[in-house]
Amino acid sequence: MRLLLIEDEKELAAALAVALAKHGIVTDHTTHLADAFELTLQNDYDAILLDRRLPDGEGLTFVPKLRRSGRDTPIIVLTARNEPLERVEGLDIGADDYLGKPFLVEELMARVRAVLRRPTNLAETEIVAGRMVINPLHLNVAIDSTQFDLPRRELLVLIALAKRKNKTVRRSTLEEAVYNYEEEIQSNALDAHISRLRKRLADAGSGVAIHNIRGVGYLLKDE
Amino acid sequence: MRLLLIEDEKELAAALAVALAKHGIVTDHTTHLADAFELTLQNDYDAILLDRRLPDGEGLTFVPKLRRSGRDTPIIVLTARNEPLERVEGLDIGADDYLGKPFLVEELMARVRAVLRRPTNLAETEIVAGRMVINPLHLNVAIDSTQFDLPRRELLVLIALAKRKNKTVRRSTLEEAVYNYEEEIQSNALDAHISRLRKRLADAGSGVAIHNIRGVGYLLKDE
DNA sequence: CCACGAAGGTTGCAGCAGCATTACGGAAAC
DNA sequence: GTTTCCGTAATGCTGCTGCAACCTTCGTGG
Repeated sequence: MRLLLIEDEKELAAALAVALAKHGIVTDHTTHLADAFELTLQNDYDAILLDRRLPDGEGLTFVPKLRRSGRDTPIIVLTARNEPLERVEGLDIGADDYLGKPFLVEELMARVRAVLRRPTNLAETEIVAGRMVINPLHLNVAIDSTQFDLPRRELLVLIALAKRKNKTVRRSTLEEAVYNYEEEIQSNALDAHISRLRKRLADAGSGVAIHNIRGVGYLLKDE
Repeated sequence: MRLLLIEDEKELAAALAVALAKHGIVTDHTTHLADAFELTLQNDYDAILLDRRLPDGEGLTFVPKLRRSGRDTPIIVLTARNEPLERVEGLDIGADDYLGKPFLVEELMARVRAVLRRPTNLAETEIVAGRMVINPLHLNVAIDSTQFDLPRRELLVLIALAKRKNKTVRRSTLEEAVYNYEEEIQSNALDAHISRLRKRLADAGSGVAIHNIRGVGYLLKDE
């Protein structure tokens, strides 16, 4: 596990690094925002600890910058200012948590763990395909982290395909995924759903395509 | 928020359920350990309140059973025996807290909150959505830092949606968040709540909107 | 290499499932 | 006693969905 610590008080930073090391966490440290961004490009951090008051500006400005660059690394904001309104400010802008100084290292650790647990757990249930993130458990689909709505039947088809991404899914498997045994299906309804789903995926620039394997079934692939 | 109460004294159980309901907590109740385990399989509880002395055995035996099944739902043990030694017994075995009868409901609530705060998400204590700040633990909602009061059921719906802000929440999930299994729901009560909640959110200029995902559920988004 | 049949693709349409809204009355809270 | 909450049911509406008709692509055998 590797954290980036952006903090200009060197004593605090050093103490934190030691404390985190005891929890088996590797910490990179910088005092300036400019360097911080560089570092995020070169390394893949599990989380970022961010001070607000920094020599080269307000720490919060870093959050949208990182987000715009396409990364969703969890960010925990550290600060002396702990007013409710400022909390909101931080969270609103896309930070994941907020911790007012002074704090106990144990409390920080708890928050780091909490913030890390989130994506890991999600990773177990979420499928990435093209620019899409598909969550079969919650039945939702996002493209570039904005919600992508689909009609229920098309959604079920997509999920069934995504679960076996890059592998052929038999036609009969799809039918079972979309219809229960009570609902008999007398026409090419499934084909129609595939067709409509393809159109929507293309229009939305999803980055995936549904291929047909003649006589067998379908297959979802990155474009 | 949803609790499982395992307690054989029915009057106490009923009184507790009412008291917890006032705090916006949905309570499922059972008197036997055997049923309790079943219920934990079928539902996802935020915490479990467990009596020690039960008709079909020592309540504590339930703790390792649940843990072995892979769940870490917080358990608070309730009991008349409040000897320090017995506390240790309970905690040792994997319970999270211990409360000797008689107790004040307020004390119980404080412990429930504490136990919920611990495991996962400190970050979840406050959710920002539009101009609202929602605190699921304390069940309050503020718009521009002034208190925004909602009827209980609507509040529960809002919180369930807010916890998964920008993501679809299944209709069934919402129903579970608002009703316990005894309260059967024979009509479109949930729809009615959604409708009324929408109106209130709009009138108050909350800055959020509830969208419907046909066939799946609902979704809370910034406007 | 062409023709032909089968599998798959596309699209308009009608019916209906699912949702939104609102009024009403009983119940609970104040 | 008044007000608010809540479940129910009636009403209206939207757009999903199954169907069918028609078109395109694929693969095989002559």
